[in-house]
Amino acid sequence: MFDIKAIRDNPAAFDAGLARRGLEPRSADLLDLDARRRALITEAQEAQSRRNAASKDIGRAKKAGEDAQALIDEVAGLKTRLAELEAERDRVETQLTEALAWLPNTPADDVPDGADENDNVELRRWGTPAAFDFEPREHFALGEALGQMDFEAAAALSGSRFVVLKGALARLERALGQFMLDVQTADHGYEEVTTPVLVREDALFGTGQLPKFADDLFRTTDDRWLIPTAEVTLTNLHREQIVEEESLPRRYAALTYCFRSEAGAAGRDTRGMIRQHQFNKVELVSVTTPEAGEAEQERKVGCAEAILQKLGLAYRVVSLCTGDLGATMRRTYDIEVWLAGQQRYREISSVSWAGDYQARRMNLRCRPKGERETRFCHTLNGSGLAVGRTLIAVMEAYQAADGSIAVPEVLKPYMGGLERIAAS
RNA sequence: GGAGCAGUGGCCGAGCGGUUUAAGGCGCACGCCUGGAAAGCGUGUUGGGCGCAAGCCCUCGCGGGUUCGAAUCCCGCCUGCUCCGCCA
Repeated sequence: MFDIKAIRDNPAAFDAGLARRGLEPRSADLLDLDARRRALITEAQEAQSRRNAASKDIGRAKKAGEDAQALIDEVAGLKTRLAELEAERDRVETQLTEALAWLPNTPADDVPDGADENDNVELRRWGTPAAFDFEPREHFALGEALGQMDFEAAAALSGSRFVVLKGALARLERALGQFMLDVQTADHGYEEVTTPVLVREDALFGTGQLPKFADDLFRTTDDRWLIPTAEVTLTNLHREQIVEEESLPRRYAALTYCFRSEAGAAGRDTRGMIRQHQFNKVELVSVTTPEAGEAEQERKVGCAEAILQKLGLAYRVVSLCTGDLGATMRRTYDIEVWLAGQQRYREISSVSWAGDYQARRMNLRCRPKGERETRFCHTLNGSGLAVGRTLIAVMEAYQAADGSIAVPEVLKPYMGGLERIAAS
């Protein structure tokens, strides 16, 4: 959400930001609405002021036993006028806030220009993709051969884009979630949180999934929504609050189910569990002062990378170009893990800096100790990591020629000491 | 699901149609007092918006309504609590 005052101060910069998203300039229209809105407010306030004074005089006159009819008539006239002014103001204000609510965030200056994911810029690589003296298989082939990954059973229960895991593979998924949460809380200072996964519309508006991306979400019959990521619940923890800047940054981690309709992804990644309607993810959210926002993104991407390093999985970090950047974000770093079965890097984490865009939408402010002025916080989020995709990466990287899968060293304590997952 | 009660400032709590520009208390900040502190005294203490400014407007859970005038009366919603029923 944009601040109309900021647009007023620098309309050219605002339009330039839209242009980087491939959008037409909007400042002229918005500022016109803004000017009309303010004129209506000023006039209405003058009428209110007069009405308040007259009403007090009426009270005094009646108490003194005098005739107040002339004043009562005046207030009646003001009331009619006020109703008109307020109706018109509401109309203009609604138009303005609706327009602002749909606009995407301004990309940071260093975000590369580009049309789509092919224009993303690689920042660094870590690790070397494992070499195999046999043809590495994809995770679904491995999982089905092990008898521990069942897409048919899931389809019978729920349809496509679901999976049933069993035995050691189910435990491996659980192990990954526990491991990630332990690292983020113990090593990186995130506070563990469990949240609802069903939320009201307001929460989704706050983080920016609504109104624009309703099609990507599941909605319940009682008008709640399933979260597509715990970014929604963790970031909204402080909605409508003023937090002391001393208490910032606040860092939260949650392991939750995430639900996505994948409406626009028909035909993509249809095999296996790369793209599911339901998956587990450890989400990392930070709330910071405006000054600390950008540096927090660098820190957070490191927190996500740490998981892959401990698991010994090769990855690269890319900066999303303007065409691939999510609407609510100023800058996003994707971490792409090497998938041995696909022989390519695939997204496993997305770490973003939203600036004050989400904070404005949810009215989340902070205040320096002892000062009166408030300002909007910065919010950040990142996966640390997507559990399902990490399971895939582990399976494919740690597979043996016989189809068994070695358990990575750091996960053994979580697997009851199991060394290797073999057919059950 | 049924029945009832309640939401007031950072917190507690009064007010239930007109000097309420929300009493009183606690907490907090500053000042006086003191060798220093406590106590005491005094002052301040929600958050927004409009305006070049002076200043004004809104804000008693949220949104409507009644009235010349609403924290106060009416309706809807949200939240919390109590009892009953059901349930992991």
